[in-house]
Amino acid sequence: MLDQLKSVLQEHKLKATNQRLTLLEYMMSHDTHPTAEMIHNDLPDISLATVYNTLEKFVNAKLVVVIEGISDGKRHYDAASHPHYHVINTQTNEIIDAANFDPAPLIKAAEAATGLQITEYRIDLYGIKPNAND
Amino acid sequence: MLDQLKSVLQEHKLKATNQRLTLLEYMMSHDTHPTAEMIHNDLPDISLATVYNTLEKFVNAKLVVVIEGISDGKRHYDAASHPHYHVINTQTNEIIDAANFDPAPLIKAAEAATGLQITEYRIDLYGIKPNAND
DNA sequence: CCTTAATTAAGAATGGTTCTAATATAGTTT
DNA sequence: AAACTATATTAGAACCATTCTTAATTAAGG
Repeated sequence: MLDQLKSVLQEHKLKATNQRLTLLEYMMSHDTHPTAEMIHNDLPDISLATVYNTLEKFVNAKLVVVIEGISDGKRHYDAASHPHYHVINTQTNEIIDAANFDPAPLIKAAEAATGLQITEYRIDLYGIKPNAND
Repeated sequence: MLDQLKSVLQEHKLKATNQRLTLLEYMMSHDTHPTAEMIHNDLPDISLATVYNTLEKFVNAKLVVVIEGISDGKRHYDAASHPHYHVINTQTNEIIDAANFDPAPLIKAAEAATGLQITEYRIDLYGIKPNAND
């Protein structure tokens, strides 16, 4: 189980340090979409700089995805264990995972329109609670 | 033509100041996805603070959309004249508009999955030039 | 015109993120 | 298993895009 995490890191050519194992375990066991600061609060023995450095490595390795555009102005992070997109409740800033959308038609349309080869996508939807009184 | 811009602002309950007319005209005639700083460079008589304030008003009024997640770390802005999404060339940071995707199935799926009423969406795709030697 | 609430603007302040440079460690080699 | 080396970690400083402050200006309606 710890060996499994070690293998994941090695597959991505990342040195299996204690900090990275701890952070990977943390990300894979939380679906709370934390910020770097929230992670550092939960894991105070890992410096904030290392949280940022490691998250960047994880994002490059596609182990983690970034969620931007939340009205708190901070980046949120999410384990990229399965393809999915995010729905953000703009009244509460709650971030909800969703995975019931097939991106293939979107990607094909974009490749046809631009001539590029799509390597990554980000789909964020913003919504409100129906019948909510504002 | 200037009266048309004035009407647009008034429809959104925004005072038709010279700065806002100039900025709206600028946004609607440029498809260059500028940052606030780029706009201020092109329109130096409008203060940077006003560029930011006005863009925020325009975004709230859905006259302009924000493009985040570009690797230069800055927000880019785009006139929201028609529903569309963006494709970002990660090798050059070029931002390409695309409008050949119907978001209705995506929105329906998200509403079914979350129970929220979707009010806004952001779709950003990242790609590279095919056959490009890195 | 007058009034007033909203807007503009210059610069200061903020704060999330990145950088620096010194120390420690993982992974590999003898 | 000791030595080597490239990489990782860290505390704190620095950065800089964005937001805030506050005083002067202005649009819109009476």
